[in-house]
Amino acid sequence: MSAEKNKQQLKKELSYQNIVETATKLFAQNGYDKTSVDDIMKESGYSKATFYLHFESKDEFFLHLMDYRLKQFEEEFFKLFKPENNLKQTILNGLRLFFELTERDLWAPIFFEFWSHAMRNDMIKERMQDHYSKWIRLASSVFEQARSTENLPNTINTEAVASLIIALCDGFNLQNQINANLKIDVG
Amino acid sequence: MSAEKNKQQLKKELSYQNIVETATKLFAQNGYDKTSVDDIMKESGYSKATFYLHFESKDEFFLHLMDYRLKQFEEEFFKLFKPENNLKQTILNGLRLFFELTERDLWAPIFFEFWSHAMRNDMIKERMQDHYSKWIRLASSVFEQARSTENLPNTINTEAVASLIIALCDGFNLQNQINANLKIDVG
Amino acid sequence: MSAEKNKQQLKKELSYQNIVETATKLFAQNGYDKTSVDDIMKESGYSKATFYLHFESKDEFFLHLMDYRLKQFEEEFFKLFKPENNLKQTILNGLRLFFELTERDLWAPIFFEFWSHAMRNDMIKERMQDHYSKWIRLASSVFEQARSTENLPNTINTEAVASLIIALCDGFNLQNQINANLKIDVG
Amino acid sequence: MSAEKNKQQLKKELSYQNIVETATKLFAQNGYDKTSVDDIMKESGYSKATFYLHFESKDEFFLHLMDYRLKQFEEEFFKLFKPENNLKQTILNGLRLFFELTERDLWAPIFFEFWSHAMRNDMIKERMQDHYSKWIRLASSVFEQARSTENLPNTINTEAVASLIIALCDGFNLQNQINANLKIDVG
DNA sequence: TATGAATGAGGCTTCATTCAT
DNA sequence: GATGAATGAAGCCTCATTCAT
Repeated sequence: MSAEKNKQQLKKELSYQNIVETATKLFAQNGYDKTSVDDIMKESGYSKATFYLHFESKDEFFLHLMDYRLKQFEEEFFKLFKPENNLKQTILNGLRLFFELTERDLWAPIFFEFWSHAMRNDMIKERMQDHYSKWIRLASSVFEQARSTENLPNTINTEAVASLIIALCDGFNLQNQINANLKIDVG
Repeated sequence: MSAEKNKQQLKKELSYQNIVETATKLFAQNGYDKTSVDDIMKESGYSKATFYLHFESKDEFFLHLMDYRLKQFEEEFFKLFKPENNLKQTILNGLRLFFELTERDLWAPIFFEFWSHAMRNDMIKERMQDHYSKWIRLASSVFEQARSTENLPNTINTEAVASLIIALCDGFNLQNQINANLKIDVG
Repeated sequence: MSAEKNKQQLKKELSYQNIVETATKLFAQNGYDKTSVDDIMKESGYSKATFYLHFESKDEFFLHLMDYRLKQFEEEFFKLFKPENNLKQTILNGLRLFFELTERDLWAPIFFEFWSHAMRNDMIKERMQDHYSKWIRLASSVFEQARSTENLPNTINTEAVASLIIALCDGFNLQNQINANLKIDVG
Repeated sequence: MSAEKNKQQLKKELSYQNIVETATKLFAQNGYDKTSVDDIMKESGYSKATFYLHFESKDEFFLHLMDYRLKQFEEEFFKLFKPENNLKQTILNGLRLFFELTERDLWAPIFFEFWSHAMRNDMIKERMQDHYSKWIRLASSVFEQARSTENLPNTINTEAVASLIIALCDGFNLQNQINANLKIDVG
């Protein structure tokens, strides 16, 4: 009985995973609007109706996907990120890790797809604000901790600096999209 | 006869202008895919068919619009940009001007709309590459000129620095879209 | 074993009852076409597939439901209907009872739903013809019996009169659906 | 120029008429829910999109159709209805005319389709209330005028009587739908 | 030049029904 | 007996585009 249930459950989870992965890929490649539910389901090998077994609508799905991907990215980062005693080293670690993760799969295009929607949809905007708050808080805390071990001037607004570093990363990724030759040499 | 022709031409240019302005606004507000030709033409006050008098297709129109806007932005910038003897001052001037122009109208969202398409369409990607080349060349040249007057180390890759400064600006604008409180204090 | 079977049978009858009651309510509220099998089963608390354990299809189910409801209505009526020696009193009794039953539950809307389908489906039309035949026969027989006790002219077509009285009731119920203030003062 | 405009206008009116006529027929035959926009447009010989040139949605169209048909019915009735000095004659005239119009086209089924929706949609309910108010007012006024010429008891509630006569007509039409042999011999 | 009418193709969503468990 | 997963078919609606005037 429990095994049976497990089997059905597994089957559903499988289709779920499949849909999410496929959609991520297609959204990254063609954008949200140019990717139809039909496209997603044909590529996943399930019927269109199966999509609506899992999600209420295409829009609701996008929100879901965002949460899923953003959280996944954060988790992977936090799992691997190792702060060091040396501030510079910590920053370099962080940047290196960030760009590594970014290059995996099609993270950058899907991420800018999130951005694009955040500008026009308040619910999505909130999600992005939360996401950025987390990064800024992290970077900020690194600087704060470094205040005691390194000679950081007290006047430095750590949040502003964190924000700018993140801006730099995003802007770099943006340019990277149209100029793949661009290479950053972290360290 | 020539006067007549002139009149017609003027009229056509007027409707052209009108369409482009309206479309820019709507694309900025709702994005390319969520803005229909119908929307644009209803808002401009012309009939839908008039659109196809001016442009071959919606896609071709987007290319037009991009060229038009990008060129306009560049022209406004170059018209007002005043390099100074002092490098720092020149940079600050440039940044201040850039952010001023950026805040006008709905430049940032329409600009990221261009980005979004550049990632997926080679023709548009080329336009964006050209655009960025120009900015990088400009910034780069500023640094080169400064080499003689300021003590810039010869090892500095001026193109890389230019690229990073631009990345910073774009990244900042990106964050600004979801966090309007963000304020940069140039200078 | 027999007890077990009985238990199962009872269970099945229970779910059957439940489905029919729920469906009646939903059909009355929203109409047949606007009520999905899903709606019915969610509201009854059973799974969608259970529906097909009991019925072959939604259409076949509607037939079931009609028979069930029509018979139930007739039974309730005939159980309570008491013909009297006095014709007028008998008629008033009948009308009063009819309107009482009609006001219960959501009889009127579900009944007109039957009508709606009877106009377009021959099988359902037959059911309705049978139903009406019964009523007309009943009313007719009342008049016939009254011929001896009251001074009914022999020329009266009792079936036609019966038919018209029933028409009056239906028409009244119809108006009642959109004008709840309408009140008949039987007697 | 005016002629040209007229031609276009005529063309549009033609397609409009065509759609409305076809839809009336199909709604009468198969009911609103079982008639798709596709069905209507295939039968009218226009493309599906043309439907949305004229109407905002299928629902809005139904409202429109109702208004159109109800008004048409009323107009035809009032055009032909001739009140007489003799009350009985006037009533017979009215009934005869009513049943004549009712038998034309597929008035009865489409009319009960309106009813069916009126029970579940407030906007449609209002339309039907208005419609009935008109008939009751008409019949009522006939009785009022008859008070002076005929010996109508002052205690008669003319509105109630009007309402019941109309109920009778509707109920008769209802039965007529499933029993075409039913014939009323007015007069 | 300008436009209103018309459309084919496609997008999102729902639903009655089947089937493996 | 009961159910969750899955689906083919169909429904409503939108949109970029064409064409006759």
